[in-house]
Amino acid sequence: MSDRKNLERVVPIGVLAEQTGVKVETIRYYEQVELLPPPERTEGNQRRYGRRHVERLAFIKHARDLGFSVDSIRTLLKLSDNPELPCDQAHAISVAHLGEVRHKIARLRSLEKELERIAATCSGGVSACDCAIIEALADHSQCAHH
Amino acid sequence: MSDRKNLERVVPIGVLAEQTGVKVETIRYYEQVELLPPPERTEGNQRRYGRRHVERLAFIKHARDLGFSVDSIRTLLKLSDNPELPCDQAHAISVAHLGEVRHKIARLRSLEKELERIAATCSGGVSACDCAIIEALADHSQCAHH
DNA sequence: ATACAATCTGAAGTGACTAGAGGTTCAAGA
DNA sequence: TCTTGAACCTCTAGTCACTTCAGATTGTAT
Repeated sequence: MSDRKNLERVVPIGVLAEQTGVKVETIRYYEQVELLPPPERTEGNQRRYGRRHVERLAFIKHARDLGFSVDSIRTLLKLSDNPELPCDQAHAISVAHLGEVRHKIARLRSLEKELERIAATCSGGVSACDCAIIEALADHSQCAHH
Repeated sequence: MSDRKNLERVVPIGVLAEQTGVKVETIRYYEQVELLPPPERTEGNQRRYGRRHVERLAFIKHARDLGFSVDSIRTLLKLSDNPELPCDQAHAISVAHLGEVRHKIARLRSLEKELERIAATCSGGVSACDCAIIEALADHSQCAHH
């Protein structure tokens, strides 16, 4: 039984960081804000993580990459820890987030258009422009969006 | 001449906020970080803004809406204040920013796709899912992006 | 004259980390 | 076994672009 503990690969924080692509400092931060439960420690007080931690951190990383807030992730994790709870909440969070993402995309597209226009008017020749970019930024009226 | 001062509509901070869509606190913050020059004050120490301030703040607002950092805006404003300086910098800033915007759009598109997939697997029925969203977030391998 | 909304300052809080100081522990080579 | 030196520890403070708050003062309409 103490064998089993040794068979599960138990890793220090640096290895966990490498495996998940989350920085060491960020891992400690996640522990501090109670996203990641405190792991076991060595005699010398160093963190040692098991497979559960790797999985949980991967979940967190993935969700953060998808743009979920730490707070949403906390809820999602609570749901995943207690499967008896209804998953309506998880669905609601995802759908809300999808809405936000779409909204952001739409806004960025129109910004892209405007930046293209602005950057094109002054194509970098030092002489000819004086200065279209600044004028464009000053003059909101040329701007196409809503 | 003191007439002229009265003819230019001189407005308190709340009105400036309303006219530009920038919050009162944010205006004071911009003054603090030297984006907006300190305006005149009344006897009782309240800020009174003129047309120049309205224009400058509109410039700042527009640039912020476009996602330029406060630091970039500081540079842009310096260029616009000193038209004798080459506008290469302004162009470089815009082009760099356009690159960033395009990158963000690309990332958000792939996130949108994934969120759609995730949200679709659990369409909100309380019973059938246990819970696809959480599984999807836990399992990075299903994820399509690089 | 009085009420009350708007304004003032300065400090602290937000989110999600990131960086640094100053000390301790672990693992590998001599 | 001893000794490096990389990795680890805690705690504090800094980042960005604001936002919020407390507590005091001012401007304006009745």
